[in-house]
Amino acid sequence: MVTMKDVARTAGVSVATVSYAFSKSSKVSAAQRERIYSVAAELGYAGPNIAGSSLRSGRIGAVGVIVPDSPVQALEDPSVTLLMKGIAEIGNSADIALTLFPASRGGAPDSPPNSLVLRGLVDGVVIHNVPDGHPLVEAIIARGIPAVVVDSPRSAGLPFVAIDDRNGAYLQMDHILKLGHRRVGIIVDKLGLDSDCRMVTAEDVGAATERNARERLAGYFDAARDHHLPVGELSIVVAGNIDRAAGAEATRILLASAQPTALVATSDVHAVAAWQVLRERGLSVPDDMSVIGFDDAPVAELLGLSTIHQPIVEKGRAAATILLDRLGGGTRTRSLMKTSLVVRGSTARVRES
Amino acid sequence: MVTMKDVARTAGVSVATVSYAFSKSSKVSAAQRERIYSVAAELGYAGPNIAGSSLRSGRIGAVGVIVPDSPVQALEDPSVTLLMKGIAEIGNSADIALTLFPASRGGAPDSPPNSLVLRGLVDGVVIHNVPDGHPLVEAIIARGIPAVVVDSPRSAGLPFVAIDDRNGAYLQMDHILKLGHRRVGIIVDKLGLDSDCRMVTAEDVGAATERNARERLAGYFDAARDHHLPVGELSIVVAGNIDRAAGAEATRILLASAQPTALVATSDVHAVAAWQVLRERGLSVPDDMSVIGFDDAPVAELLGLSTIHQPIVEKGRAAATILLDRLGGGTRTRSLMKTSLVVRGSTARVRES
DNA sequence: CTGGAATGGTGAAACGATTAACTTATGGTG
DNA sequence: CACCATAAGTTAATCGTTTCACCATTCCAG
Repeated sequence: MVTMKDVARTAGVSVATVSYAFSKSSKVSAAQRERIYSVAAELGYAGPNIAGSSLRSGRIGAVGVIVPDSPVQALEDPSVTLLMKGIAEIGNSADIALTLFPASRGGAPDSPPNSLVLRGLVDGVVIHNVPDGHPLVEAIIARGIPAVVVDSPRSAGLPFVAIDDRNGAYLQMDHILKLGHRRVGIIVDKLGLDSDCRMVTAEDVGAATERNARERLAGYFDAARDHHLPVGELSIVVAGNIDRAAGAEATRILLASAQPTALVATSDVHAVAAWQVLRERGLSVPDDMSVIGFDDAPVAELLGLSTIHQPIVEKGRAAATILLDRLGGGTRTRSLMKTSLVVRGSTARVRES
Repeated sequence: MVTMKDVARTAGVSVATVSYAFSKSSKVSAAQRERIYSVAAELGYAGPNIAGSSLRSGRIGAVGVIVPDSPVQALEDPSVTLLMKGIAEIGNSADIALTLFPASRGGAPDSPPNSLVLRGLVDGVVIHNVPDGHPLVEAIIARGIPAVVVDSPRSAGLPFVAIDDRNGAYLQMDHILKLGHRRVGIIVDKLGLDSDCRMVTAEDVGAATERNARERLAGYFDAARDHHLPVGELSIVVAGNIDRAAGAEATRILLASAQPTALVATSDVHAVAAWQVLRERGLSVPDDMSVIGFDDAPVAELLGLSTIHQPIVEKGRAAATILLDRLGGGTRTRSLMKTSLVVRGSTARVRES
């Protein structure tokens, strides 16, 4: 391995000078810098070794994104990849790499408490959609690792980027109720730690620990009240994971225990899955059933799914910008994004029958 | 920051013992190990600092994936996220993080030659779909950084995971020709460095530097010959990037200069984009035009797109497995995957007219 | 001609962990 | 009972950079 020492010796200068040359300090003349670069190129020196540099300076040149569950699960969800896209965009232009972390690690279960994040593999993290009080998040706060939250958790003092979930959900339900629907089925994301698909009771709602789901249900209830629809008449089912299989399962449960004329989902992934199930059963959307999603993922436009738009890529950009600002000593704290209703072909006035 | 020294002092042992405890060496008794872990937990020590550990041991606990262009561009392509999913799956169970790198960096253009990969931010890399002779790949080979290639480039000596692209393309075109189509339009991925959309000439084909495109075109030509269709009668257009905008643009160019009855795309993303353009123009699939993609991305199943299936997640798993094996001193070298034709609703017998 | 910036450079002490080589108990065996 | 593996620890060198404190020129104002 070729090191700074080799470059220094060959160039006939001290190691310190080489270091200053690479850190673009004004302590070295332009001519000298050029000479050092050319010697480096000749020797095949790629620049300061990260481990050495990081050990001394405390900076490593990478930020992480912490996604719920395993990365395996997460990469299934378009809103995660879109968020990463936004983060990568900002990171890339600052020469900062993006590392993916699972909130729950998969390594040996008997291990001592360790996470690569806490051990300094990254300078800071974007935390996306992790439940309140998650131990990794607690540890990150305790260690003072720079972090920005997207969506949840809204933990003590961490800067965040989010939308008004309650309002977004309100828009969604309001649209459906304005179309005259009264028997509405809701497919909601995970409420807490367990992830099986089942009908949701009032107690479940009260006990929900996932902020996202809680807020959005609140938005649905707000809209129902405004339209004089008793909240108890809404049929709610929870889909364990954000993937099509869970969405399909949830839809089947919902259809088995209620006769909705409209389906409202907290994620486009679930809405799309529902649509597929309906198609399999010979039900047409929106004639037999209206379906509306949330997120406005690319697939929504493709299929003509009505949905609530949220600027996910921009959320990623904003989170990365705040994080980099913090790493540079800044103090930006938050950014709230707007949502809007996008009506496409999957919702229609309730059929008189 | 709490270090090993602090833990050692508090536990009343030497730093070496703490280190051995965390590296699970048998040099420390079980009881002692437990004691050390509990002291660590008490002090809030999360485990050996990555920078220090990596500096000494040379291992850092992360692998990278190098994607073409910017990560921004790449995350648009489902085959990239599926590949990452496979890699993450293997990496996660070995407690190894996954870092995303652009093949072309976005930092300051006047910088000295440096890439975080070459500077040791990761232990090894999976290189996906990068053109032959790319400088970063050359540098990785020169520095001897462990690497596994997925698809391309098939560089000197690097282990790889791939499919038989030529055969996959053959299956695709063979299907279309068997349905009686003779006027076939082809939408092909990038051929070389430039990325504008335009019709492709025979010279362009000869000059193509991207292996993927070259091989697949060869497969198309094989099939055409077997069906006694003069190769010159195929209309070929190149789509600059793997995103819907480029696919739509390519489709428009194709429709403007030829009257195909079938569209063959080297990516589902482009096939889907083509389908959308056709819909906008009031053409129905498959009645007015057959469309077939490649990859069998989730969206293909959703829309009922006929396509060539390739096991992308498994490719990721295989690549990660080979890489980890190499990091451990192994010598596994390659893995070839199978493709298969998946006929759904987007292809049909040519209409007699 | 002198004092003092400014400029360009060097020496050396950390940073936190790993690991080879060495030391000291502790049993077990002949 | 003497001897030697083995187990359990320790000491100290080392990994590649950064950066503080210092030193030597050069240059210019007074």
